[in-house]
Amino acid sequence: MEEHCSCEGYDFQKIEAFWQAKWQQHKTFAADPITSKKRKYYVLDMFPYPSGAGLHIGHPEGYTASDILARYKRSCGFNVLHPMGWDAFGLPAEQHAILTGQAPSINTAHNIEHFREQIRRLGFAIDWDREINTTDPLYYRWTQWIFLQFFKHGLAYVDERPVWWCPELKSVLANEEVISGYSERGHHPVERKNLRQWVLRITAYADKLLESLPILDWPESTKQQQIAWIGRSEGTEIQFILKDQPDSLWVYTTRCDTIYGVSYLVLAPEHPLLPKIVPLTHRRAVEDYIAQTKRKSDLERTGLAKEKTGVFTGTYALHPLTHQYVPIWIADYVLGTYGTAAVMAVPAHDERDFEFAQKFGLDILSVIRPKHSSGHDDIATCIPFCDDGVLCHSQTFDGLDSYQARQKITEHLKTLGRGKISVHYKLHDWLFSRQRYWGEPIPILWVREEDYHRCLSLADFYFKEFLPQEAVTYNSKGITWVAIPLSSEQLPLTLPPISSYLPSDSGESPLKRAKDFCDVWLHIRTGEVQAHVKGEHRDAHWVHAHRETNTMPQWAGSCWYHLRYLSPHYDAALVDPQDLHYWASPDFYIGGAEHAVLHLLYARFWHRFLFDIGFVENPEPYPRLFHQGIILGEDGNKMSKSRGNVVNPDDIIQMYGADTLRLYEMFLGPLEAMKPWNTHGIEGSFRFLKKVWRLVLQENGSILQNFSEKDDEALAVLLHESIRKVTEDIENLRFNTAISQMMIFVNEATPARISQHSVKQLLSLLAPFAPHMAEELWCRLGESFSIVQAPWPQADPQYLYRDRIKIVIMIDGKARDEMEVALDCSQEEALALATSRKKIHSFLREKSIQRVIWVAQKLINLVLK
RNA sequence: GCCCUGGUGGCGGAAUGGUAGACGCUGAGGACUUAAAAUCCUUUGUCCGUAAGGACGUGCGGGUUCAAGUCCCGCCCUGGGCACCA
Repeated sequence: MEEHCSCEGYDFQKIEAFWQAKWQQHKTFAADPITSKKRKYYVLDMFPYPSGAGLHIGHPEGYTASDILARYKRSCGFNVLHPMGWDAFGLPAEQHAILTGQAPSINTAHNIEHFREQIRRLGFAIDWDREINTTDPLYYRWTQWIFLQFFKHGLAYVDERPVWWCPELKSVLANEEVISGYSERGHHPVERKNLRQWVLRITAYADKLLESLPILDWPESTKQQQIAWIGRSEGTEIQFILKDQPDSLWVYTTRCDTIYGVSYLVLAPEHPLLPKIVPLTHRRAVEDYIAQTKRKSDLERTGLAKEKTGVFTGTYALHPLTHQYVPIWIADYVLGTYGTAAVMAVPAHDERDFEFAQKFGLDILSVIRPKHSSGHDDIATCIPFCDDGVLCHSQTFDGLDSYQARQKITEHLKTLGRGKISVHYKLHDWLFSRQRYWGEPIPILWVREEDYHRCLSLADFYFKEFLPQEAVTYNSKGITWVAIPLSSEQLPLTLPPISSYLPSDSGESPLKRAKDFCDVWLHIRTGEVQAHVKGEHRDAHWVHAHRETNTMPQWAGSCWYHLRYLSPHYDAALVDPQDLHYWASPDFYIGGAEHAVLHLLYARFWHRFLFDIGFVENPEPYPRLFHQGIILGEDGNKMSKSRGNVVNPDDIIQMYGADTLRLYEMFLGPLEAMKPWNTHGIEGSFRFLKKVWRLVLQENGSILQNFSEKDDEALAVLLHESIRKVTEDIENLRFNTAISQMMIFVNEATPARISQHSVKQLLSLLAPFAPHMAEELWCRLGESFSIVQAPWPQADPQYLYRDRIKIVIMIDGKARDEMEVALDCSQEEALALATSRKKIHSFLREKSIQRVIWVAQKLINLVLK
């Protein structure tokens, strides 16, 4: 094989193809074995969903950033792991299958080919031997295994619950996939529907996920989003006894200091007690209202036109402290899914209650006044007053401030047996099943209750491994079915081929169509599963079972992929403990901010769970996270087909090469910033690379002969300043200023002023950004393959030191002149020098110096009278 | 409404409280060329001035400081997230 590419000019296509082939052939970027004495560095990208559209211009941004870091750390002597894979389950592939009838696996494989080739052509330093694919049964075997761990520990359960159902997609969607009444993908309207679902008990981890947030090196905005999403709120639950009825109502409030201002209670239309407590006289109105609410789309109910609606239930409750009766209403501004689905309404101190009370003519009792006033005028003018303040009209609690009052009143209610401290979260348990084909099958069988009990009575039933303490069951047509897990030897449970990928109109999974997959015989002793068992073999241990046909949501595979990269071929566990011990957590994780609460919260949950059950060593999966910004279209808008402002990376590579594309995307601006693409701008990066090329080679492609023996002194200083700056900037992910520093150096460097050795140092600095060109010129200068194995250049302090330095002379804080002084120049010397200068002298003619500010090595500022 | 970002030339952006506008793009002028491409040189915040030089200038209004794009207070606007969560 050739040492380098044999083109004369900068033929980037030839050069890039040449080096990509060479890297692949030599496995240049394979991580060293874990026996390596080097320190490790694990760089992780959020792996892509291989869509049919191929790579968009945003992908190379994050990938180039992580690649620069990977290559830089490698040069610094680290054992670097930089893997890539595919998050390949998901709806688009399924919809493609519905349209074409082709199995999603075929289309997915095809898309992956395309993605891999596109990524390869960007020249990333990836260890391709570790490529993973969430749809590979050898991968999802472990996704299923983790699910069974959740099941075993009581964190996976089934529940008949209202879910978001999208008739257009014929699919159930998670809360997070619904945006103000429409599906996130496709923007179709959604409605509520009751379906049996698998749910993961993420709420059990709410506090853990909250508590470890502060120690993470993450963008502050993402932490804030997670805090808001979890939505922890501390307050009081208060019991209200109903008038003339045995039942009582619990309400939840964070403002129990306002309890003397309660003038009515409000229940959510979904409140379970409603059918019991509404008297006949009001039943009709209440039922009508409930029906009305159900018909409302979520957009109508929570949308911007929030006109309050509601009806009186005809029932009253006893105020626990004033002992007066307050009316109970229902209104859809109280949510059925939060708190106790019931609130105490305090119109004087809550905007929503105020609006409602005004509309329906309910009492407004003011019991809090602003801290720094006592006049009645204030109270009248600032209602509703929703801040903390001082209590009034609150019997023995008058005069207390809100904070103290909350504690005292809660305490008082507790002694009366009418209240308790309570914590609620906005976070709901994670709806974990989808009625789809293209996802991980949930590895559960359903058997009749009596068969389940027969199993348990055996000494050695097969599914002990994942047996939960409490059975998971559901009821259908009078039969109780019990969930029993597969064993780990039975994993992976692979997707069966099916004839049509369309879900049924009732919303059941297309897997239902695979009869041999769904209806099976199970041997309760061995766990053997067969579609058909011949009569003569059918002993008493064979029972009928049906498989769970729901599949997991797309987020499942990405919850633990950071672990699988460490030992992608290991088959005794999800990760080899030795690999895990060596590589530990990613040292750097980069991806888009759009995953701030979905992927990043789910992955933290799974990882924390794996930590709790002893399978990983660190409680948090991603100690250091970074979001690259979005690259906008040239018009400053988000790139989109409809706007026609999409830039295709393939076209850019064709015209300028991958090195230029990489360099330009990094030069555009700060990595985290949102920045518009500019077609003219890329010329600058291209010109810079051509300049570097000409710094080494003549027009005919031979090496320049007139390199200086030694660097020009000023250029040597600039080189070492550049080494220092580029190194520092890479460490701080400030790639745009690192590039501009290299430009400054190259603008100054001419063959006559620079030594070959210094050119090579420059190439080392450039290598992480434009690896193909750096590699090519490196080898043409007679160095051996590969430049990534050359050590990172070190800035020589000898060149960074200067004995004379430029300082600024200011008059009244304005720069007027500058001069060169000795490094150790004193204030007196500087003052003498400054005042002797003609220009400064003219300022001193009419005024005298009142004060001198001396900042050593920087400036002298003369303040005049 | 609440939480989080950001606001600097014609454009993308740069500036540990210390010469605002580095670097790149664009524009203008020039060199090379029969011509073009490529390359190179000069210039490019606004205003006054022939020039030297001066005044103004980092969303708006105040403040702290010898000195503010940077720190503090108030406001306006862009982008992102949440949104009747009691």
